[in-house]
Amino acid sequence: MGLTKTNKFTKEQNELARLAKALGHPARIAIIEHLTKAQSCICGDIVKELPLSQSTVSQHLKELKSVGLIKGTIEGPSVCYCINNEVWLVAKVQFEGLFASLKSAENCC
Amino acid sequence: MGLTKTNKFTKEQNELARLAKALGHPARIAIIEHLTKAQSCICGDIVKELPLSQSTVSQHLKELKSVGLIKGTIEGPSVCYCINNEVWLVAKVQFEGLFASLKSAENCC
DNA sequence: CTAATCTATCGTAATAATACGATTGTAAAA
DNA sequence: TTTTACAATCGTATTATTACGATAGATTAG
Repeated sequence: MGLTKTNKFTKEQNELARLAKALGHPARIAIIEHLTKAQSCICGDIVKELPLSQSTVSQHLKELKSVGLIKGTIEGPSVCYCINNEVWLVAKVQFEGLFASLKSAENCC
Repeated sequence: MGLTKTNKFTKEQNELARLAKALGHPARIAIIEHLTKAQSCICGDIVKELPLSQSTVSQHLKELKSVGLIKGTIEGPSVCYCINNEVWLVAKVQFEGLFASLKSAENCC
């Protein structure tokens, strides 16, 4: 099968899973870290920083863009990528909610 | 290829990606949500709650266990699953760190 | 216009993930 | 001991992911 049964879960569960999945690769973590820390966000710079080929980096950028965590705008001959603040905030809230929901009391096992 | 180049990234990036990846499926989000909210954590109850077969749920539990987010202890004929507080805290801190690192100032694009 | 540069996409190969039924392994109950 | 119940694992089919080289598209430079 190999096909996630998205329709069997809530919209919120799917959304959080989608965000988590997008962060589920070290290259994409590295991209996000770069974009949150550095001022520069030219695609070429990201490619230079990562130990992966240009096409592979482009693929990772596309995935992050597809979940909305980043956005890219054409800037002359190159593309400027940066964090999409709106979605970033939503992700932050959702993850915080997940982590906050644990009753820090004693576990049952 | 299809093989993540783990060795090219930092330990921290790989660890965070590993945690995110484990949360990157709605069934596993549902499991985590159940374990953080409910007191009961018997494997059978989780299976009943999820719209997936017993073997598939077992596989998801195994993945969550392999990254350390949950732990399971045998309790008579059944198994009691719960959040692993130590790893949970590490994950919480790591995600918070990622989300906190964004300079909320104006973006470049 | 042409050449150079930058990035996205295509094609493809290798590997991982998702899901289920069937089976196996444990532990309590009869 | 034998049955019953619960959960893990095996086998397998389908789909997704990761990665790269090659190519295409778009934009600036000459």
